[in-house]
Amino acid sequence: MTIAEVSGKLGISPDTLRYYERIGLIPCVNRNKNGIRDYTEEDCKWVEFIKCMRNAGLPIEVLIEYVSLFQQGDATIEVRKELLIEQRRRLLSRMEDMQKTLERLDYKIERYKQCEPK
Amino acid sequence: MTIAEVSGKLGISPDTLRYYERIGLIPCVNRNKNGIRDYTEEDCKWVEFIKCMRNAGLPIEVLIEYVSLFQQGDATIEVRKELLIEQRRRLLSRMEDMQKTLERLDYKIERYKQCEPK
DNA sequence: CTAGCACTTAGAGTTAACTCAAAGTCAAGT
DNA sequence: ACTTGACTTTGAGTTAACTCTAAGTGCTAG
Repeated sequence: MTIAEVSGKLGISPDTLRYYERIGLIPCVNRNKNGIRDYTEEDCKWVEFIKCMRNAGLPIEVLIEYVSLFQQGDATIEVRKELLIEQRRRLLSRMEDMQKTLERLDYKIERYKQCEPK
Repeated sequence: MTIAEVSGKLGISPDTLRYYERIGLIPCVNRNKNGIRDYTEEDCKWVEFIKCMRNAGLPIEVLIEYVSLFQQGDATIEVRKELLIEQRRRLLSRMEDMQKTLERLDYKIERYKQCEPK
């Protein structure tokens, strides 16, 4: 798969895909004889995983660490698990904040609706 | 209330409080005869509201718009309501993304736990 | 053969949201 | 009177995460 195809499929710009690879956020992608990236299914899955995690606000720094640990093999399984658990904890906490804000917005919107019952 | 007190009470640095005021994210705070900020209860409520919205990821730009509309009086009630509804929609959508990510993390963590049953 | 296009790199530029620094004012304590 | 310390302003600096630019390479169509 070319970079343009991956970009289209996952909705991430080629610039961002190259950037992610450069900083180690996704493992290096193989190239054809002309030095052009050729994404495997495996590569796509990584990109998709990263996209999902970034969407939820996990910091790039942490994800780089995770990828790096992954590449170091089975010895890092425990650390990786702890990393994920910690990130899960933070994610949940952010979601709770957002839930509170959502309720507050609902309350405010309701009050605005009562203001102008058309 | 002094800026230091508000800062302590709401966990926002004085620098940030001044910054918020400068860019119009909170209405101007009154000063005493020496030009030093003296926050009213009303001011605190604004700061707290902004803090809550920022926590949930609402962009500063949008919140400035909201405050500005608020200061223009009752004529903007409808617009303000629409603004809040739109932000609510976005917030909910982000929360749904995060929910998916949370589930994905749970799945991965579960798999890691099976890897090393101690 | 050459014009165009899609890719490559390294590095510079952008945006949002703070955060800090420098220079100044004022009231209170010694 | 002088120093200390909390406040003030303006404007510059920082950080995260892209995003763009310039210069270069190499296949493909005319």
